[in-house]
Amino acid sequence: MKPRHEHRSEDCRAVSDILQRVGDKWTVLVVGKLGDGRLRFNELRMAVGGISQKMLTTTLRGLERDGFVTRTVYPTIPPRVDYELTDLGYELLEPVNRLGEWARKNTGRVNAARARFDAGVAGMSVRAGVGSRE
Amino acid sequence: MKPRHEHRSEDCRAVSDILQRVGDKWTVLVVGKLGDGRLRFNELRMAVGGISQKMLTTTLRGLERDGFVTRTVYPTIPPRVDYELTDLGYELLEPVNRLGEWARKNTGRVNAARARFDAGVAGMSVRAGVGSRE
DNA sequence: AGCTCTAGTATCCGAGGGATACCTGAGCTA
DNA sequence: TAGCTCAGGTATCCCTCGGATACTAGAGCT
Repeated sequence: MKPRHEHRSEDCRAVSDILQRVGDKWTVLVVGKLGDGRLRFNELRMAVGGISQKMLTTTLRGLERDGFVTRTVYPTIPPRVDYELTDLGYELLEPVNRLGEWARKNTGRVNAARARFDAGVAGMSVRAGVGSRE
Repeated sequence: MKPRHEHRSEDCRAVSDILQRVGDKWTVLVVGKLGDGRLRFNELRMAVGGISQKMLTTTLRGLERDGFVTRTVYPTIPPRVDYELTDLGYELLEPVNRLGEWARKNTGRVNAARARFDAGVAGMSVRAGVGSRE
């Protein structure tokens, strides 16, 4: 049962670091949308849906900083800015999509577990009597 | 402009949902540690390092709720509580570890991109002249 | 003159993350 | 017998960060 792979702390930190970048509320959505091709700021905003300008800007700046997207400014009036995934961005998209597949397959199980837990199973796995937590 | 893979919004939401669960500051670290086998509360606390009791409790409750870990209480004095990944937890571990491998391989590239960005390359990718933002 | 269009920045507010202090209850210690 | 320790929490406070709203620039159109 036990997947034998190294678990040095630094690795976990790296993973955690990346996942904090990737795992916030909007990044995945944004990267996902950009996975279909370059988009302008407001196109992206519409595509993602429900994201505020500020958060989209913040998210995109972060992704740009980390080398996941390129930002191309056309200094026209009104301005036009295109965002597109870099190679690094596309490479990231792959493991992320894998996690995505997992998520799609297992949301049911997770939701079931949640329902079970919320129904009051919490703390039932006590070893020797004293079944209640209060 | 057509998606190479399906990108229905609901899917992205599901992915985002899971990633918000998995992608917060501590969850990956905790799941990663538990991937090596069951641990007691404070063992886990030490193993992860830098996490407060409250956050570890919160994180573990969330994971328990979603069916990723089991919580086993031995009502001794002082109390003893073991945490262990469920099957679902181990299954989650796999795509997460894949992302982890990606992270390990590419932190260098990400850091390089960050350094480049922080050195002031931001906004350099303007298309037609007007190279500075200022 | 003033409205529009785009991609932002500036500002404010409430929620949530994190540190700290406190609790239980048996056993060891002084 | 007073009090410290252990383990796993909960209760509390504070401060950061996410998110909504309002404002900006600058050319063109009416």
